Amino acid sequence: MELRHLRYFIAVAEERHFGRAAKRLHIAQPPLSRQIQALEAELSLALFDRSRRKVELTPAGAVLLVHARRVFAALDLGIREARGAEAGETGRVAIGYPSSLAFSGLPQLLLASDDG
Amino acid sequence: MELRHLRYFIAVAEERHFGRAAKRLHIAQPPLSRQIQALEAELSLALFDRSRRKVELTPAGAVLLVHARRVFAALDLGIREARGAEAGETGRVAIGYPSSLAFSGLPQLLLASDDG
DNA sequence: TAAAAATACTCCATAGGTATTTTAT
DNA sequence: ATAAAATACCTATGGAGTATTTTTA
Repeated sequence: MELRHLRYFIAVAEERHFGRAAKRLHIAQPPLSRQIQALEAELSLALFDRSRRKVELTPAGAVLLVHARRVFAALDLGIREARGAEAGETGRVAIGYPSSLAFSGLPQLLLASDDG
Repeated sequence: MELRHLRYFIAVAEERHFGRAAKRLHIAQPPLSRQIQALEAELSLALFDRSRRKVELTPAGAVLLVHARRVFAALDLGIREARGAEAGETGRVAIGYPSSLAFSGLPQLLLASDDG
């Protein structure tokens, strides 16, 4: 499996139509059909029900859709955090409280980052 | 980006050696080097430091590694849950307590599933 | 009969292989 | 001098396009 399969799967799941999904993906309809077939074959799972002239998610497809989106969310977050690390972020978490409460006798905390 | 890039990235990150990682992936070393280069180019991020005759993760690479593993974890979970959905699981959660406590006067709960 | 997905086939982009060079110790 | 990654070049797998057929409402 490749991300391509998941991208295509999400498009078909959201459009509920191979033609429209293909257009959105800027590819033709036949290769999209084939990639979805390949995905279903690899998983040995039917993801769409095309029997009634309309494309519907199977229960398994509906569950996979949720997780496919999480895969891309995890990837996006990873890339953003990697860029942050490149830029010098060190993974520290700053924990504090409003200085307006400092009168209570608690020591004041400074919220700090590498940028100053 | 494709899952192939992340699979290869994880292998190199864990082996800290292109040759060993290639062997583990059952491909030759040059295509592995090229795929990692392509990944770094696409992200505009250096993921490995090869300057000192040993392969080391950059800070960005170390962060990405954590998330790359999460991507595959999310995918594995998604496939397992999709298979479960295919098999008839409905996503319900059964909440209960031991029947040995029923004497307390609480109503007894039945733990139920579609299978009976 | 019409709309949409599936199939047949063709083409080509690129993943992967082999041979070699470069680099750093 | 050696070990390992990078580069050059070639091969071939499979992703994508066009044309057509099948299906079902």
